[in-house]
Amino acid sequence: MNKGKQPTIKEIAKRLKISTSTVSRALNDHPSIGLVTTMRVKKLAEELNYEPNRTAIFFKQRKTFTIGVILPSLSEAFFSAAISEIENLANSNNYTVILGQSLDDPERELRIINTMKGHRVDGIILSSAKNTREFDYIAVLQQAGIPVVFFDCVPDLVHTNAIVSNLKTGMHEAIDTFVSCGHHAIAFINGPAHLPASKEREEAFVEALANHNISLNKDYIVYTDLSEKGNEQAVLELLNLSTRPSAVISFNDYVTLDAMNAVRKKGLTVNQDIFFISYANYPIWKYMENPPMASIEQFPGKQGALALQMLFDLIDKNVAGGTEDTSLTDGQRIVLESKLVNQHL
Amino acid sequence: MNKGKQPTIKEIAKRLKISTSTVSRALNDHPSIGLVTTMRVKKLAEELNYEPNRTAIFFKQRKTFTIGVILPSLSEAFFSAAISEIENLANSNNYTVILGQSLDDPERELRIINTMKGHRVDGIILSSAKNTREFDYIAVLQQAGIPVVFFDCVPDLVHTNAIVSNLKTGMHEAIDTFVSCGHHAIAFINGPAHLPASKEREEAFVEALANHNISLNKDYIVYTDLSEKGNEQAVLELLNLSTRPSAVISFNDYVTLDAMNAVRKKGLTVNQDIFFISYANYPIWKYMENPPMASIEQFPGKQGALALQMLFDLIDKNVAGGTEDTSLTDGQRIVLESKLVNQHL
DNA sequence: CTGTTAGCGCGTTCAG
DNA sequence: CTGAACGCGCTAACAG
Repeated sequence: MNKGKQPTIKEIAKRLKISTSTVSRALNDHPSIGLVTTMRVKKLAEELNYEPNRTAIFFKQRKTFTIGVILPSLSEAFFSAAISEIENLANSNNYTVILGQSLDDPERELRIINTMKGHRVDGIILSSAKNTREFDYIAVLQQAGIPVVFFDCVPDLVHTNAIVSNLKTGMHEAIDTFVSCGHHAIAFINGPAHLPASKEREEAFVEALANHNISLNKDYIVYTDLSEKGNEQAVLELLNLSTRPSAVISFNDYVTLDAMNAVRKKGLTVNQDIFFISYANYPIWKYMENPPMASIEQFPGKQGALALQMLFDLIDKNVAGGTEDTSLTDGQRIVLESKLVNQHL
Repeated sequence: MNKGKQPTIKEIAKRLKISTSTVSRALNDHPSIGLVTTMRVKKLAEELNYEPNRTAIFFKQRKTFTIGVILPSLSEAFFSAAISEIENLANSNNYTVILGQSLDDPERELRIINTMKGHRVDGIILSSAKNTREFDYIAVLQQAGIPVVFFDCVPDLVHTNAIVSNLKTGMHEAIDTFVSCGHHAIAFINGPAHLPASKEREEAFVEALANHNISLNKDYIVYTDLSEKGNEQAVLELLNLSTRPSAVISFNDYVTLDAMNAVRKKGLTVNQDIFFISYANYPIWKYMENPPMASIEQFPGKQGALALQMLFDLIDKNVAGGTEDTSLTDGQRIVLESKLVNQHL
């Protein structure tokens, strides 16, 4: 009947009649320990099924080999792709991932951040809740020496580290594609106006039309709060115009899905009466009979991987340079181009 | 220039010229501390922005308020729904979730389990990799006092705690539905034969046909390894039969998606030449023009929540009953009925 | 090459 | 009601 007690280095030391530090060093392959003792220690450790108590090590080393990832939702394909890559990469670097979903609730987001701070994570990757406006926690985390890297939904502040998607390139490609297919009446279903991501899309939309000498029709830009209802209403606004657009770019694929449903309900046909392109490139398109004309891929997995890479750099710097003032403060940004892919039709 | 050092109870004690134990007790609302001192301590703690160092507490209390969740993949809708609920519920109970994806690789799965053991998680929720055959780690974890609850993909062993989906009810309902719509040539695309989940589905399939006095046609049961190729091939086997089935039940929605693509490639029409019902009820069906006739919902979120609930119980017992022999050994199972939902047509 | 000692931050006896 | 002392498991500085 096993006592259930995990063996410790103390136990090993006692049995071998040597000191705990010797055991510790032997187990860590410290060069200054004799080969014989090292072997003896390792052998007994193996026999006893010894495993170091990491909670003790974390405590002592002030390092937990744990990073926190906070996302609005885990069940959105975009985020699960990101977290999947992050977990994968973290794992290969012997880091553990702890998880939190804000559900786009700023309060919840803050609570999670504090929990993670309590757990002494070595760093945090964060795609902030869509309506978070207060970013005071950045300073708090910085003071606690916990580096943060944002991605996807990034606060509009300097001095923050972030992976940002250049949404413009994709928008230009999208409009080029529409135009080259003969579309001139091109509309845009944008997301909430306050989001940087919305602003950037809209700027690019305006620019791209100008490039093709298409005059901007204000009615062709509508907004959704990204709810199902909001998405439907937005597309209906377009459909009810006296001259309705023949092509629509929408904020993301979810919007497009709802929009397409609304289109069909109206008795119109996707890819005949009206064409779509949207951001995100959800994997399901390949299964749809009438997918969008194309998608603007944002590479969530890659964004996640880059964010983790940047985080690792910051963590290292944090350890190396005792004075963490500049390294953490200076916001570095990596821009990842969005790209038109999957000419589905 | 803040030193970046987190304040400790020691610091508070020194400033207040009292002992650390008093501070500790005050912060934990110990009844035996005077109201005045308690207030003074709390006030200063607030000012200094004190936060207890949980790594120290974890270490001392041998409890981390952390549970590990190991899933084959995070990007499958079924699992992201489950993890989403688990995270949610854990969070409300002040637990933290650490994450691992096995990618259906038994070795990787084992490595993750060991990492989590090292992190001294209080318990583990596990949907095992599809081809894991060795479950020795169960004993190891049990000996380490870490309870495990399986769900979804559950090893076929007694003495394991699990949330299992009763796949039979859904299958019966599915076949009832097909029959009542006039289908008699009903086929079944099953998953890998070694999986308990496959066996159960198949048994139910056979039973249900018998209930309707439909004689079993061996050719109408085919298998896939769940890869895209495998799924296609499986449905092609059915389509190439001299008398092809008019209705197909498939292992899950992913299989159905691939199958539908193959059907269309053959020039046949879904929901006309051939009808589908499958397990899982992916949320995307509502956006498809030709969804399956119905879905067998397995309630991933609920399964996750139940698993966590069971895990909490085990953790409590673990703490309460010093002798953890029976409580952990005795496998308890909760069966969740699957249910036909979304008559999409 | 190895042992001794100290201490990480906290909760918890045991004494007052 | 409060303080002094101890120890969780481990590493590291300082002796030999």
